[in-house]
Amino acid sequence: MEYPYLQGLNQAQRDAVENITGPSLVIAGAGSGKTRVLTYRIAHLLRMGNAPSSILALTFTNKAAREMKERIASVMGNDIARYLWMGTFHAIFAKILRVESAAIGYPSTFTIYDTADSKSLIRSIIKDMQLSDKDYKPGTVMSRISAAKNNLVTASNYAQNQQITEYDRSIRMPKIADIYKEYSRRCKVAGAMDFDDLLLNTNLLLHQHPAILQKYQEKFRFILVDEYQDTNFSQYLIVKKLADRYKNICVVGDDAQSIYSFRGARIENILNFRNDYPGYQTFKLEQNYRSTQNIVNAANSIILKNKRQIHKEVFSENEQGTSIKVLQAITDQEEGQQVVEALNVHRLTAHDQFSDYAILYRTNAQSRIFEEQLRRHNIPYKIYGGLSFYQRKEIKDMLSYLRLTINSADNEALKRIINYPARGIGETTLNKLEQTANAHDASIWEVASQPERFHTALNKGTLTKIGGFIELINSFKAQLTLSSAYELALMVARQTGILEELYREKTPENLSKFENVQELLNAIQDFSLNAREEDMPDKLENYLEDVALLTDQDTDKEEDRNKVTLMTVHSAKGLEFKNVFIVGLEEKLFPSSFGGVMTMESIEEERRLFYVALTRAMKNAWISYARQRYSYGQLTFSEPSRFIGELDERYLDLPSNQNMPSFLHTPDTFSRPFKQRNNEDNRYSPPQRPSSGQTANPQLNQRLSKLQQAYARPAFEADDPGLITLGCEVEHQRFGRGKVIQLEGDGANKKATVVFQNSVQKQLLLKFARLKVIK
DNA sequence: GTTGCGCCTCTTTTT
DNA sequence: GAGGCGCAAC
Repeated sequence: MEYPYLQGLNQAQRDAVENITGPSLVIAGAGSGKTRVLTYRIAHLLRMGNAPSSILALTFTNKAAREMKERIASVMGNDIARYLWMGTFHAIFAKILRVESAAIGYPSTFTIYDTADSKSLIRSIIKDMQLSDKDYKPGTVMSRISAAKNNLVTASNYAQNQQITEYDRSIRMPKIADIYKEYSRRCKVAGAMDFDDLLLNTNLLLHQHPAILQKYQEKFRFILVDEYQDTNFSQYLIVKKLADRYKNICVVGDDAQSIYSFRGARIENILNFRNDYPGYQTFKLEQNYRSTQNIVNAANSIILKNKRQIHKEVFSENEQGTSIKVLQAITDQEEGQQVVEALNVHRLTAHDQFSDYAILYRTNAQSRIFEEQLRRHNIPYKIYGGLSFYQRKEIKDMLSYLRLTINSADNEALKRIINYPARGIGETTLNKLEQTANAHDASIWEVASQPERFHTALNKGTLTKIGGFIELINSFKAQLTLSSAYELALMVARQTGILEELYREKTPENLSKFENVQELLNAIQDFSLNAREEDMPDKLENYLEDVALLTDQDTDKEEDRNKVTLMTVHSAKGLEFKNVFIVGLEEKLFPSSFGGVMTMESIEEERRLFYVALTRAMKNAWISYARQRYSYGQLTFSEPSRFIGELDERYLDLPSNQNMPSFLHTPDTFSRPFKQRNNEDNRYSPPQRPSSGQTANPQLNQRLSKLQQAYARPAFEADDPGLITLGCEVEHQRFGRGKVIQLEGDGANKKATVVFQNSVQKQLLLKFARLKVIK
């Protein structure tokens, strides 16, 4: 039978979509339609009568999961797509762990510690063990523990493992084993898991409880894994266990794009697939539909230098295209100028949109210079990476209140907020509480809420202050089942005084924090409204379930359209742009020499990274480098990257003065006075004095009034459920216009299925649906 | 207990 | 160059 979605696929893609049973290895070259294949394969599975809940599809980013889900929803309808188990490894297994938490001794409301929480916990353990954080750098300790977890080495195994402990001795950190043990203990007491625990504990769960393993083996008859080359050992083993019963496993990946070994990814997983799953089928997607022949050929010419890879011939039948333009600059500043000027000139002649351009760099620190230049040319840009929304202090503070309300054992959350906003509970008090807690294997909350039971030596005044804090949190807890996530979050923002604190002193910093808190509240409101519409639980507990796993890239905002994109090569993976600038092609920067020595493995990974960068481009690519660069705020000299030399010259457009005269190698400190760097723009606004009303700063006033408008924004007035009839056209606040194609249930449970113009299909609970009848 | 200043360390990438 | 941390003063 011929299905419409199979048309327009080439033979290899089609084979990969249609052969749904048994182990399949899909080697998908860059731009070869990988996502299409995955999407249609899932659609095909559904068409063959498989239940959506029997399909497990694992991705690396939330964004990839969401996009795929949306595409499946538009082929199969949302009421089917919503039951797919599709998400990141972390999100999916967090969900399963919440259901099965009792088996491994965790509450179902366990907290997920993000990197900052983990680091701060490790820091305090190092301190408590009376070790110096000069010898034991929290970051290093954390990555040792993380690496151990990703290789399924538990805290107790760690100390037993000679190879590991010997290595720790050699880097003069023999106590890491003890830190790891204490870290695990405290996480457990706090009812918290870090990112790696989500995978480690899933492994332990499946290993120690055969009945549970069997349950999920039976449930997930079809397993698909995207970006398989980036799985670490822990993820690999989960997949292997789950697939063991039916062996309907399809992994998709490209060994040439494996770029995450620093967080434990094992390229072997894809290279060894054939040994793990005998009788497997291979599908090679080799036609690149994204890029010009020139770009594909250039990319091929460089990846050829890598020894370890699966043979494939990526080709393009698109136009020949233009050569890759190489820009060379003397200074990093000049590199920024050249790139932005080239971008500007190209855009004016090609009439492309700003959003058709991306500037990709190796490290986030490189973004600054390009930002400056883009601002100077009035070119709109958006920048990814850096401090994410969820890592900002004000957001973490708000979330900590919410976390503590759900899981009061969450010590890291408590420590953040017990004295924010200031309520006179200082470090000394907190230390006493924490020490008592650790001595009794209790959480800080337990000690703080029953100080007499733990014989804390605190004076009366302090106890009153602590009591006030406990009461505040308890008042939130009392609302947990009564209020929605949004109502409760709003209550927290107001009653803790966070909003007031930020609003009182109208400095630009505070205003921006205020706006961020507001944005968080809006996001929680969105969550609550959507949940109610779709007849899902809208409580705080549900909101917090996966908020720790969200990143910035999960929010794409209206105002971010038509802007030049600035991001690291890593975060550009999976994206494509008409025109791409790859900057900072210098030895020690790209390839990066982090950690000193460049091993063959690390160079190959950097080369793959460069390959990823180049294959993001559809039409045009530029690469640039500078001979001098400020790093650490110090002038350093650099050689052009070996990767430029490795590219086949036929595909390059090299600058005419290829060999720079040697006099340019001397530092020219006069041409760029140091101070100039700071004074280049006058964005700085002086801090405002506290005042009750408007401030003297027009920019601030503008933002303030915008905020006030947002506050005054009337709620979308939804029509009475009775007015919504079969076939009528409706408008939804978020999804736009659509048509009611089905009605079911009655009274308070009446639901409408609506197909929206953007082909999203939703089933909405009319009682809460934000729908207006158009006709 | 709070605030502010100055010194210090870093800079790879992400769930 | 920038943020985090510790120390010293209020």
